[in-house]
Amino acid sequence: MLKLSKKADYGLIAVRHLAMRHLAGACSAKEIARTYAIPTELLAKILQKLVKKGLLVSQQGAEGGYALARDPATVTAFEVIKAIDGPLLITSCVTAHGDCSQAPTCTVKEPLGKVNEIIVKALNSVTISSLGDEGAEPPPSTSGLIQIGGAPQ
Amino acid sequence: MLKLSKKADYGLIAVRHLAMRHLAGACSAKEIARTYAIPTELLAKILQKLVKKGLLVSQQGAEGGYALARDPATVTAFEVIKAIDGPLLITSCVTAHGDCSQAPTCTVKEPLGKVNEIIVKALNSVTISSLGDEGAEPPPSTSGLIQIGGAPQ
DNA sequence: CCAAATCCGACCTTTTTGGTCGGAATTAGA
DNA sequence: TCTAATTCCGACCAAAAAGGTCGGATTTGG
Repeated sequence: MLKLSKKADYGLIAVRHLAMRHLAGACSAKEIARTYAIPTELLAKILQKLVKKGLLVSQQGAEGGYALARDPATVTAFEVIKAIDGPLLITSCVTAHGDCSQAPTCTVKEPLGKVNEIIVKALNSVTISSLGDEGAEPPPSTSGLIQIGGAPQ
Repeated sequence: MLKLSKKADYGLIAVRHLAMRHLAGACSAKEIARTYAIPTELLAKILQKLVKKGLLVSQQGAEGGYALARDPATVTAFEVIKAIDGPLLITSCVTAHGDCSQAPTCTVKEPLGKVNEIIVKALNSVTISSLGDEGAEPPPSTSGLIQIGGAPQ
């Protein structure tokens, strides 16, 4: 139905949480899970995936936990989603598999491919640091605008 | 995983098909289904939904079938998708339900709401008539561009 | 009347998703 | 060294959604 999975939601929430305390050291999965009422084990698995994809770093053992691997301003929502849910393909039959059963006649995917790119760009324009502070700081309209395609300068 | 349902795909394919023979009279579900190797009964149900939403008109009885209710240039991909899959909500917890279990602290939905709007606009900018002819006619770059937000004039 | 169609709802199957469990490896601190 | 807290990992299960099927009622042109 064209919506993000809960796992991706959870991932974004957690990553944002880590971004807000970026310089405060690591944070355990349990702590984050409790804060947002997310099933602990599930969140743990999600975070582990993000570690494997290089978005987070982890510290094992007591007093261990997770932390962002990079500056939050350089991490985009798309990276997080892709790491959790896999590549973003809007249609059921896009390149990379080639197993579209109605391939011979299916031409809708052509223009929808463009829509796909737009979505990716939109998600890529949302950085983790911009997931900001409880909406307390609505971004100024200029920087809040999400630029699609070539910058119209 | 953020992709369209097959039903929506089927719906778009069928609607496009009807658009291409817009002035040639009605077309039965069976015929369309055969053409694109889509399960007949499934496609029928999808088309019926589109009728109920006013996108198609139907003619019962022998020699009956479906036809577009409006000019294909005025029907957008988003309308078709919405008619089939329901309203497009990218996050699991957006307005209209208010049943976001982590609502108190979940702020990611704020910026993602913007992404949601972008997607809707993108899908709305794709008209059925633009789903064109087998890619035989790549649209000129100007009309092919999908405009998002205010036109950057 | 008959055949071809839409129409409609119930139902089933498969896939995906969300979530759980158990246990191994690691590590800081008492 | 022992212990508790933690990441790590795979297998497993349950619930939900999606995809697809079926039976039958209704309409309608020939």
